Amino acid sequence: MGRAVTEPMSKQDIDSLMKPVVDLWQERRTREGSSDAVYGTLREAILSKALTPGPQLAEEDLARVFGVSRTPIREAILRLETERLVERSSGRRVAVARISPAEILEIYDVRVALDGVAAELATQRATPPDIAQLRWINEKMIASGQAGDYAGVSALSLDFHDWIAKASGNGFLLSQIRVVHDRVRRFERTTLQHPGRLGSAAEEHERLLDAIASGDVDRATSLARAHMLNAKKIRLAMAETPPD
Amino acid sequence: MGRAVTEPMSKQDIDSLMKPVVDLWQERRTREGSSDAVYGTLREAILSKALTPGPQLAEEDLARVFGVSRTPIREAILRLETERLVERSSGRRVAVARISPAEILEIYDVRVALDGVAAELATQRATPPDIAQLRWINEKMIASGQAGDYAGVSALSLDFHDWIAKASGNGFLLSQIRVVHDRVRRFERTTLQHPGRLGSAAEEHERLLDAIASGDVDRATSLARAHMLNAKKIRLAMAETPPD
DNA sequence: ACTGCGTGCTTTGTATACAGCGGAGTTCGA
DNA sequence: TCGAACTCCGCTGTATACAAAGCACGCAGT
Repeated sequence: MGRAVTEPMSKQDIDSLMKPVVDLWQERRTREGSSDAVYGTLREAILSKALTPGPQLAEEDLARVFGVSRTPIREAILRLETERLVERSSGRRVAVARISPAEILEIYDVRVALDGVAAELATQRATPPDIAQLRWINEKMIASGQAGDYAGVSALSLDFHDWIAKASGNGFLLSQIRVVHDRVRRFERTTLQHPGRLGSAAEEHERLLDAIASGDVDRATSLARAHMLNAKKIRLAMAETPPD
Repeated sequence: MGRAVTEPMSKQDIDSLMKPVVDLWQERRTREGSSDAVYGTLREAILSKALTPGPQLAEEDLARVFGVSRTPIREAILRLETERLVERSSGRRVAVARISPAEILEIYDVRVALDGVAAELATQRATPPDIAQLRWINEKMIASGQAGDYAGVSALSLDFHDWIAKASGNGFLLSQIRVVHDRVRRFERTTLQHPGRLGSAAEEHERLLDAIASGDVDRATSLARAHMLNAKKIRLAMAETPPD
């Protein structure tokens, strides 16, 4: 069942753990207020998996590491909690939120629905520059794959779908899709690491792009949905074979 | 163009405006911390339209009204801001967020997608008690309509769709749908106020229920989507005839 | 009369002090 | 030896004090 609820951690540990985080922070601090800067720094650290679930984050420790008082730290944590990026465990202690395997699968049902309607709307509203940008992103994704850069691959895949959401012209839909993407970024593994998936995903992207470019709304919608259903299938397969 | 950016407001005005809000507050305060209680109270006040966009909320005024220090007020506002229930206008002043007519329409595209997949999943997983509960909600909605209680009608309509989302068994989907419902609650008018809509909506609910009960996944999905598309059409029609 | 700058006030942002709650470890009793 | 209660410590929650930034108003100069 893993480790105990409270994980002991020396101040040394925290310092070394937060080291890369604090680097980004130094730069932000100049142009943003402390609270906003701490929030942005911690948020990006969690999304980029520099901070992972497990160790508990004590306000005073964070305050010391960032060199500010507890107040901006509290405000940052509160916002992160509202976004479910951190969660309060026992007591009132806070930790980076865990993502359950069940939730990972759940998210794909939502992605099928949202990316479907995004493709539908984007097909009606996408401009030639949108198409060109999407092609460029997809090609760059393939190139990153050939270079073995899987972090780049998954980022570009999300960029691809983010751009379709933008092209949909529906700001609310875009914001909802970004909530989903912020979850996906935190997954330990990517479906694109699965053998052969990068190739099939890139191909599906291309076919989707063709449908969008040709204005075929129904085909674009069903291809987008099928694309995400395939991703869900890969997830199910990956669940059988743990990362070891 | 409405009024100036800064709207003058005497302390008297704020007191009377917040009066009904503070009543709910008195009760919450006993069992929750100040910050949580203020957050919950303000949140419910905004969702129930007791607090509407326009007047600016100064931290010190709120602190005085609630009888706490600025700290819990700040924390509550920060959380509301993350949920986009309040927004910072010029300076750093905060006000209840406005909802644009364009966003209202945008939301229905998302509802079509999310309620579609919710119905799809619910059809596969709903239990007889779920069906019974849904029938009961729909009947109560009709009764409220006959009693002229339109606030009750729209609340029950949201309950209906919320219950389907719960029955889907997908917690992430449920949370996303609730984000949407929290927006819908803030709309000034309901599609169900539109002449004849309450009847057709109740009927659509019933047909959707039949499909869910009979396990017809495709039919349930398409009925749920059609239901929301109809709601969007009503919205478009309502946009032509302003509330005056 | 209008524009530009400067000054003062109001409001927000940050730090610090204090109170209260929960947990861990210890000690006493059976 | 095991269990239960108690005590102490650390952390969070709230209040308050202080710093800084924005806005409005007024004044002066053109």
